[in-house]
Amino acid sequence: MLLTPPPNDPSVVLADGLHYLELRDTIAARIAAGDLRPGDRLPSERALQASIRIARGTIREGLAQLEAEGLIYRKDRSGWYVSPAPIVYDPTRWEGFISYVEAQGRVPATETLDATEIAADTLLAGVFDRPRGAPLYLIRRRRYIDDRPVLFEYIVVDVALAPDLLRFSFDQSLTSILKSHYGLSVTRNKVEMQPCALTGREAAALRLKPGLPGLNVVRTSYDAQGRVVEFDREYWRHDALRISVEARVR
Amino acid sequence: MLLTPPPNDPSVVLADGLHYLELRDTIAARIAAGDLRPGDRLPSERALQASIRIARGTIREGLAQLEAEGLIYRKDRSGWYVSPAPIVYDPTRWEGFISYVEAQGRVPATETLDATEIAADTLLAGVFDRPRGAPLYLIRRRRYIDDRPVLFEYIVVDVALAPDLLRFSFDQSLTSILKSHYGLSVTRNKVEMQPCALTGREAAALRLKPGLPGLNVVRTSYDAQGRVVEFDREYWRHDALRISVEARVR
DNA sequence: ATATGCGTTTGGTATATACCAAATTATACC
DNA sequence: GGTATAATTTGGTATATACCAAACGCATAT
Repeated sequence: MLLTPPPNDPSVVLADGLHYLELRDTIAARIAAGDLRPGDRLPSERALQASIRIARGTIREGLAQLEAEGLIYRKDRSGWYVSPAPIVYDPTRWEGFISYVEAQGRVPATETLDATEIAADTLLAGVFDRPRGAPLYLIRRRRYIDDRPVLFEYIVVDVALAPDLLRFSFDQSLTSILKSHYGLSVTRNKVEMQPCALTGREAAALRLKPGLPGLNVVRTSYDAQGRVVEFDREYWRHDALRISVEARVR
Repeated sequence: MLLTPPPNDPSVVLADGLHYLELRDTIAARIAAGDLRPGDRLPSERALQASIRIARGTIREGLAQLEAEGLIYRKDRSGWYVSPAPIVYDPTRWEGFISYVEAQGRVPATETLDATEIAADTLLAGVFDRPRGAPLYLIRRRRYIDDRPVLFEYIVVDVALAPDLLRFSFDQSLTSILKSHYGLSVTRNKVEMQPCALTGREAAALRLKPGLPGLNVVRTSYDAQGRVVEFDREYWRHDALRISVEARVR
């Protein structure tokens, strides 16, 4: 499938003569029309170059544009693909990744990268209201939606609240382990979100080009006594979720 | 002020020999160290080129990187500047732009672009639970933080709930107009957020290069009777806010 | 059937160059 | 001092080119 230049109808030309925006509009229109569907691969950059006769650098500018909008994504040295629909994320209704993703008809998967015991640094000591050096568990996981890695997370749990936690497998729901084996249930969440760039370890874990945009979500979960049950730093692909919050005004 | 190459200490070299990431790291480190402060202008691209001897295209790649992270922003043909701190945005505690920004020690400003009466299209008819063609007010505003335009918004209000609304000035708080003159107070908000690219009218209103990343916030405000008081589509600069939500689990 | 090895394709990075238009600054003028 | 105008600076866009390394596809050997 090769792309052809935009139709010669001036009403359709949204971009003011800028080549990279014309390419962007052409591809965006094809996605909107259903001509290109989630998961489909775009023609290679060089094939686009041959078919629409603009320089490869300019083509990459247009593709980066679509990527920033979340319409397409890249797999390193494999090609550009149409993004699947994002999942809708309501931090006030969060009941864990797995149930959340399944409820939207998608297939979740979790992979534990490592799980170790660490000593609280200043930041974590403050979060957990424990002395510096107090023992904590650190779990690193990668999570998938429909086989695409979408988030990388660091979870910290207080050893005092969940002794011997590391004997469990974390490829399932951590929330349910904490609830059923330790009687810890979350009654309140504090969630912070910020657009960020995914670099270093995060980008590598998600098999992304370092520096691609992402969303950093920091969640602190409290139980009824106000104790910190879970402290979670998540790095999401920016095109994998849409945030939706419904709440009463306080 | 010209940037010098990164120090010859291998432990400081975060980027694996990639020029654009080295530039990114150099500038990010200067910002973190307070050497470059919010509002400061970076050296011009050509000055950077002369001082660190890498091609201008590569320099722009590194700058775009920092922009995606929200560390710097550009003013068209004027230069690159260090971003001011984002404001913290809690959709569950929203009490209007002005009070919100002032509470964080910043200076808000509002500019009404136009205010007209329109007929409800299918989407708006559904939102307001009114027949298609029902009269609605459409207000377009641009809002500033510390003299920097940060968001462009379309507000829609039902004429039936706020007759003759257009006689007011909207350069102040619309929420307080609706409350004091029409007895409409918001008790519930529905907020959706999604990373987007700012294009066309939105980008122009914010004086941004079309296609730069932004955050699209759609807010529907309800009163105690469940009527839609305000339907608001906002387009934010992506570096202007950090989202923070605190909520009980339901 | 499975594994191995090897070209080929593909995106990633980098350089050099050119021209444009908007923004800014300097200048001349009143 | 203020104002119109010209020169300069600056980012924005675009092309052409080159090389690299990872991913991919395919023929071959096991």
